[in-house]
Amino acid sequence: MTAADVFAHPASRLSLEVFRLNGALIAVGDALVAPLGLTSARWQVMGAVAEARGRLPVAGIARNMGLVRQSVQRIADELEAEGILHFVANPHHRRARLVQLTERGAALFDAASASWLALADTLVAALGAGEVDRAVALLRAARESLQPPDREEEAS
Amino acid sequence: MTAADVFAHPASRLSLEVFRLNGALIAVGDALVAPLGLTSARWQVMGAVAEARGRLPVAGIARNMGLVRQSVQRIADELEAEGILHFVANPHHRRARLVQLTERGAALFDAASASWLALADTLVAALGAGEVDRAVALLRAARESLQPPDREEEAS
DNA sequence: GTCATATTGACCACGCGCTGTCAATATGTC
DNA sequence: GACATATTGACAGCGCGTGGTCAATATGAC
Repeated sequence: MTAADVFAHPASRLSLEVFRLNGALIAVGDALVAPLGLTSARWQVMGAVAEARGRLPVAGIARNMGLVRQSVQRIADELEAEGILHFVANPHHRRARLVQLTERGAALFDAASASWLALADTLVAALGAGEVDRAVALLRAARESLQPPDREEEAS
Repeated sequence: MTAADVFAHPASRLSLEVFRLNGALIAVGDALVAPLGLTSARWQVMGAVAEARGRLPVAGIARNMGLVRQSVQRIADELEAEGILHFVANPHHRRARLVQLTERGAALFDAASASWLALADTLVAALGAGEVDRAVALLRAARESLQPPDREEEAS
């Protein structure tokens, strides 16, 4: 296979489609939560905080999201300034305070979730739940195949 | 369905997996072309220029990539400064010069393509070509379902 | 306790995408 | 030709992700 065929390779087409869908999802997410004064990235951080049930510090949230600490830290600081989340003392670690949604943050996240679930339902209805699950499994397998199995190294 | 189930929704899991794979692909791409002095984004622009066979200006390349003009323009300017591509007169439009790879640019792109194809082959071998095609079709259907069918509006 | 190591938060710089705006150029209508 | 409209390139600003570095704090080996 020569370089000229690079565009036709199944892996190339998968990659390009992942890039496009990634962009489309962020655009849809931004539009969805803009009325709430949020962005796609802030919404995602709020989701990770909600999922952790307030039992993780910023670094733990970042690990769950597959991002580096610094990215989440900046957004978390902004969300704290807006009263959407707050940091509480961590009995196990003096510096690594736990991140929790405030009442206002939880209400915002619930509102965002409601909007998203409406769209998510129509999306799955159009695509078929079984096909979606199958694609999720393949995407995960692709990612695990790309990521050298264990890599938790610190950026520094 | 309540907001608490938002994480379990098939569309949510698909979205998160797309985000993760998108990040993994960019990371792999960066690592792949770093020895050539490239980045994932520059490599992608070079690919779009190669695919257009030097018959499109920056705005056309951007449309093909699903990005806005300005993003591609900045990278194209940098690639021109490094002698990887150059702008040639467009007989049909005085301002919109056509973008073409230089000899050096074409050689770099061939080298990057060779590296990628080796990885792409192992990836498809591990996942199964049929499954990959099936996933590509679903991702495209998901994107088309998310994007209001015709939207070419200019940012301004 | 002492030590090396790992983790965390803090700051800074940068890459890459977006939007907004402007002038220059093409295009279509009259 | 005159005009409105669309397209393109240029420039500026911002959001979000990354990496690098530092000090503070936990953890484990001895």
